[in-house]
Amino acid sequence: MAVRMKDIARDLGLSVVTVSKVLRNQPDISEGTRQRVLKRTHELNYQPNPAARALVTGRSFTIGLVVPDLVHSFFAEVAKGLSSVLREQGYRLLISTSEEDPVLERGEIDDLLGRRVDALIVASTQLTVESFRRIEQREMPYVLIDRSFLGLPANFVGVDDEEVGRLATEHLISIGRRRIAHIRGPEVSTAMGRLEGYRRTLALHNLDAPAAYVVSGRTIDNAGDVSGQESMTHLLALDPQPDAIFCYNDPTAMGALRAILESGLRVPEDVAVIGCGNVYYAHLLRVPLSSIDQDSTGIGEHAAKLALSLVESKGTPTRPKSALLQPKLVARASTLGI
Amino acid sequence: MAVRMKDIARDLGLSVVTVSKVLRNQPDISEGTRQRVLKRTHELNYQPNPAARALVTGRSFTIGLVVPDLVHSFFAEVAKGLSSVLREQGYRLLISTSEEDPVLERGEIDDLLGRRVDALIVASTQLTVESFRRIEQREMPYVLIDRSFLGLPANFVGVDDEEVGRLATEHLISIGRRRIAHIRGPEVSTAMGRLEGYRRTLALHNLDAPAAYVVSGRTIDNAGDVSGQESMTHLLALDPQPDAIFCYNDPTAMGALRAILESGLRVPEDVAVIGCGNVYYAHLLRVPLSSIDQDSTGIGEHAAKLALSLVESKGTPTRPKSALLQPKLVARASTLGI
DNA sequence: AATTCGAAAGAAATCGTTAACTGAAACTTA
DNA sequence: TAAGTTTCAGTTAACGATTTCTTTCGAATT
Repeated sequence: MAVRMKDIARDLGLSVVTVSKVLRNQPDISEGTRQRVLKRTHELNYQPNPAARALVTGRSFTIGLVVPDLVHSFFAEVAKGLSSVLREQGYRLLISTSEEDPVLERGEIDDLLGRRVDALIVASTQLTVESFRRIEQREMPYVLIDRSFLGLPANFVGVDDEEVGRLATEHLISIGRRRIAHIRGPEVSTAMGRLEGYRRTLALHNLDAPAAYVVSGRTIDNAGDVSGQESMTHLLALDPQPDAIFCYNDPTAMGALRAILESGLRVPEDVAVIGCGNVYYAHLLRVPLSSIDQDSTGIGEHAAKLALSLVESKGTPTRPKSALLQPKLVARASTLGI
Repeated sequence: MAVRMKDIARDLGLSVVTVSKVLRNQPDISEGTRQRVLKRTHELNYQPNPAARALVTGRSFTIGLVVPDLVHSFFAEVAKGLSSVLREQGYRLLISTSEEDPVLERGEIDDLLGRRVDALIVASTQLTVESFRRIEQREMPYVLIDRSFLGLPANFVGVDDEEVGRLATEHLISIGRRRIAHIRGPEVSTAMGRLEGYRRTLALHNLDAPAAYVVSGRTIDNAGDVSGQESMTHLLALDPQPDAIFCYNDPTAMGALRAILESGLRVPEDVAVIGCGNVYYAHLLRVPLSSIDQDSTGIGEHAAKLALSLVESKGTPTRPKSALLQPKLVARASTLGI
């Protein structure tokens, strides 16, 4: 069996409490005793039993993360940012994937609630806020990432999606495009914000896009390349044909890219393409893809810090905080040529 | 506070033990009592405290996973396979990344050991087996994935790497190539196996590759695109120039692809390229990349099952098991053209 | 009618740690 | 020197389950 505090106490003729105090750096222990305990602790390679500790303190030093899909590199990068910050503070990440399925997601959240993680970080695929009410009922601190919900005053870390739309559209205008179309995403905050940014920027420049220039892919995130291809084929059939396309995310943009190339047109000469997400292999694509970087790792890091601060101040209810990171344009061949 | 068994017991005038028995489906409970307990359990939405349970049973229903890099989609896919199987059995995954750093990896393993996970699954970046001795000392069941270690009789799930090398090389030969080079990986089992498969297949066909046709990238896994580009540039300067290249992994192959295209040569007409890993965006690259599929999800699923069986049979020491999955060729434009 | 048995429920101990007191000795302070 | 403070360590009681061992009671057996 593993070494327990009891063993150390016995060996040194002390009580368990004294050992516990040393290990928690309590002040009421003499330097001599402290050293003896520390020495024995190392000799035996003692490691505290987290279950016992969690039972009495109510804290598990574990934080739950729910993402739609780990294979989507955006979320993998968020997870990376999260765990690098959490690790420093002695916390671990318990990761669940919802497979883009709201029902599954709810199950995963329930399970994590049951496991008494110290906080929950969720990139939600929900359309309603019900799950979050449940989390609140249990008084579990939680942070939403990527997607927020209108009318749900929750802690949130994400990117300024309207700015995403603005940056992308502004860039396309700056390279001389005037017939700018948009493949939009589902009815969630990210897609809505980007659409809004796109519309406002066009308006600002007195550019008018026909309603048909905004199409919505029928599927979700990672399968975006299929939907992107379909949507783009649709757009190419329009008259006048768009000379630029801003896609909701990179997978969608890849699909669009493919549709354009397969129809015999050139990128960016005939149609310029820009995506969003700046997935790390974007520069290796058939035509290196321009994209809006969402600082996924930064989102993770911010979310981690926010979650930790919530854990620390548990009990004292704080006003929900939102952190909106600024997106950055990454221009590559799909808009610039060469 | 959360609902405890004590609350249910009090409400029904029963003892805690009785409630516990019902919830664990013990037989010595009358049907009437069982129903009453179940009813109240649902009403109160009771969820057992995992810390308390873990403390007394010694099991946490948590399995530790250590991978070099979650953003590398190979490992993300493995993680996906793992968690889908584990979830069904009520287990969760505690994920750590070693960032390709052996020292960090050791720390992560120690931490997970300290957390008393039920089993450990490790895709190791170690060069020595010391960490694994430590795991064995604690009698923690563990499964290695992807990479194995010569002389370490451990549970292992991975792909038949020699077969990977064989498949790739055989394919290049089958499309008529004779000057086949190889960009190899580091001194670990996967790279060694693939190299061996490459060599044997050439020998089998009486093809002789000059020693200079095997170059080793200087960096690791995910940064492979940089190293692949360098290595390929090197190879292209040789006389005679290779007409095909088998790369240790897909990131490396992407780098090689780039080097070839940038030097003005065509893929596959001048140089055919094949990688390994079949990352999910391989088909979206500048030239869709041929690759050897390692069934990453399958590796995860197998590893999960193996780990669970070890947990079940803890105590009865079993002979270490190895599962070698069969790789599959996925031919695309980088070897076939169009 | 005494004995045995089985079913159903409960009592007590335990897991390893922390929280909240308590106590004894040494040291001040007046 | 008596009373009050510190300093250091220990006692006791949780935390919320499970495990092991009893107890109770009624039915079956002899």
